[in-house]
Formats: sequence, structure tokens, C-alpha cells
Amino acid sequence: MHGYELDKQLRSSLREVWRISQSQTYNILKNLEKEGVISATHQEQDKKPDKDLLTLTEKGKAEFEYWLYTPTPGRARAIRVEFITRLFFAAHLSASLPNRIIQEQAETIRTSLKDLRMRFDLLPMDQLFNRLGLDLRIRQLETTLNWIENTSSFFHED
Amino acid sequence: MHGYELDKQLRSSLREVWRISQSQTYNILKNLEKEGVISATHQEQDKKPDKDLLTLTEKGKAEFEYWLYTPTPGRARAIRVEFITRLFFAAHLSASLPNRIIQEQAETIRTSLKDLRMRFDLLPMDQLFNRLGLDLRIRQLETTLNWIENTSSFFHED
DNA sequence: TAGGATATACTCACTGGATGAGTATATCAG
DNA sequence: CTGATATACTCATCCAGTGAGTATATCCTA
Repeated sequence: MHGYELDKQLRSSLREVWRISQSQTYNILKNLEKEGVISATHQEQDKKPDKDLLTLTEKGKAEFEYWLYTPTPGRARAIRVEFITRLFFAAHLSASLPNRIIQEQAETIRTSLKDLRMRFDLLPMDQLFNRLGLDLRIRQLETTLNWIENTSSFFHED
Repeated sequence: MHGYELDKQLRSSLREVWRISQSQTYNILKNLEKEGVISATHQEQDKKPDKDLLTLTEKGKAEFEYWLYTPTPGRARAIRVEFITRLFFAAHLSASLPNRIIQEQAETIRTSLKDLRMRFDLLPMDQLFNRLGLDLRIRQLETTLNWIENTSSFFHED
């Protein structure tokens, strides 16, 4: 795919998940090229501007795969942004993948929840605002866990 | 108060709400001074390093008040970070203030929720990932609303 | 049929939040 | 005696993100 098309597709398929400007897409693509995970081939076109066709390098494929299977840290926003994005790519790759990464993500959230609850219990009663903040984070994460458990019903393997 | 003390107090009272580095506190303070909302008076100390005593200017007091009474946009993270901070300052100022800003914040959240639900209903069924993302945001915001309604029980006026 | 909006495809200068390390002195605990 | 902690602040640097710009072709509409 070339940058322009990638940008368009992501921005329409995931526009309620995260927002990015076109120039920022190109910035990131430039950096990925510097890192050597994608490579660009210049293509001339008549009637339309030139474009750079982007392909994943071997290194890029390996890093993508690693990213795809690494659970997102158990924080509400990160899960909305990164986990849903992983799910998006997983769903395009195979029918069995989504449920696998859903289960692993749920497990990570359960671990984070335990940690947050422990931190909450350790907080002295007079730390009112820290308690309020942690309480909110815990509730958010519980909600996220419910949501994610519900999510697997959208991905059936047959 | 001077920068060092302000930094310490905020970072302990609100450490579960948001994190900031010491240098970033000073960065922000420098900017606030440039904007003319605070002014610094240099004080020499023997036995200890010099310090800058910071005071709110008239403009600063006005802007602080405006900020304090302006509901935080209805987004989960912003509410955790900014609303709890407003609540923190409100609680230090008067016993009746917290409940007032809690009620106004709750109202803002209800409005945002309506908006999100409408956007969700308008999304075509085939926009799976956008629907998942919006669904999660809606659940998060519902949770936030429950939390905030519960919060007022910690602030009694007598 | 002229004119303006939209689509294709990408570049670039700049801002501003955030990091992390550094500086200098005093005190306190082991 | 010495090494950690407290006081108090500075500074260079990075890098994500913005917004405007460029150039051409096609499509819609009055």
C-alpha cells in the first residue's frame, strides 16, 4: 500500500478509536523507514502525482507479529487505542486470531486490576483525592474487562 | 508558595491522579509567569538555596476562578485528571464548592453521553471496530457518571 | 462552460509538552 | 565519617503532533 491509501483506510476504519492527521501518518511512515521496518519504492504515474509504494521488510514483519501478540498494558485508554487496533489487524489475518488475543488481553487486565486494588487498599483513608482517582481507575478497568469479555461474541471462527 | 513546595504537595496529594516530573512543574511555572498569571519574587536564604516565592496576579486569580468553575469535557481521562484536580482545589476553598462543581460536571457528562449514543446509533453495522470503540467509550463514560454521583457523598457541607 | 470543490499524493517548518540529567548546599542517620 | 536525603532550581534536547503548503486532475453545478 502507499501512504495516502493507508492513511485513508486507517482513518475511516478506526476514526472512533483514535485520530491522526495526514501529515502525522507520513511522519510515522518516514520514521518506520528510518528504522528499517518498511521500505519505499518510488513509482511514477502520469495523470496523477508520483507515489511511494511501501512494503514491510523481514524485520518489519517480525516486529509487527511481536506487536500483534503482545498484550496492551492494562490501562483504559491504551486498551481502547492499541488493543482495538491489534484486533483490527488480527481480524484481517485469520478468523481464529481475534479470540486468542482477546483472551490474552483479558488476562492482562485481570492482573492489572489486582494490582490497582492492592494499591487502593494500601492508601491511607486521609488520601481522599488519591483514593478517588484510584477508585475511578479501578471502575474504568472493570468496565473495560466486561466490554472485552463481551467483545469475543463478535468473532466466531466458523 | 514556591515552586519546590508546590511540586511536592501536588505530587503527593494527586500522585494517583496524574504524574509530573519536577522539571516539568518548573517549565509550567515559567510559562505561567510569561503569561502573567503568576509573579515571582526572588528570596535569598542562608543555609539553603535561594528560592522564588510565587503569587497569583489579579489576572491569575480571575483565570483560576474561571478554570475552577468550567466543567471538564466529558471524556474519561480528562475527568480523572482535570476534574479531580478541580475538586482538590475546590475542597480547599470552601465546603459548599465541591458539590456544586460535582453537579455541574455530572450534567456535562450526561450531555456527552447523549452525543456518544447518537453517534453510535448512526454508525452502520459494518463499521465493527468503530462500533466497538464507541461502545467502550460509552461504557467508560457511564462508569464515570456513576462514580461522580457517588463522589458527592464524600463532601458534606456541615 | 467557467468556476469551485474534491481527490490524489506528499513535504516541511515549527511548536510545545516532556524527559533526564545536572548543580549546589545542608542536614541527618548509621 | 560518609553516604543518602532534602532543598531549590536550570537547561539542553527530543519528538509527537500541527497546520499550512504544493501540484495536478477530475467532478459537480449554476
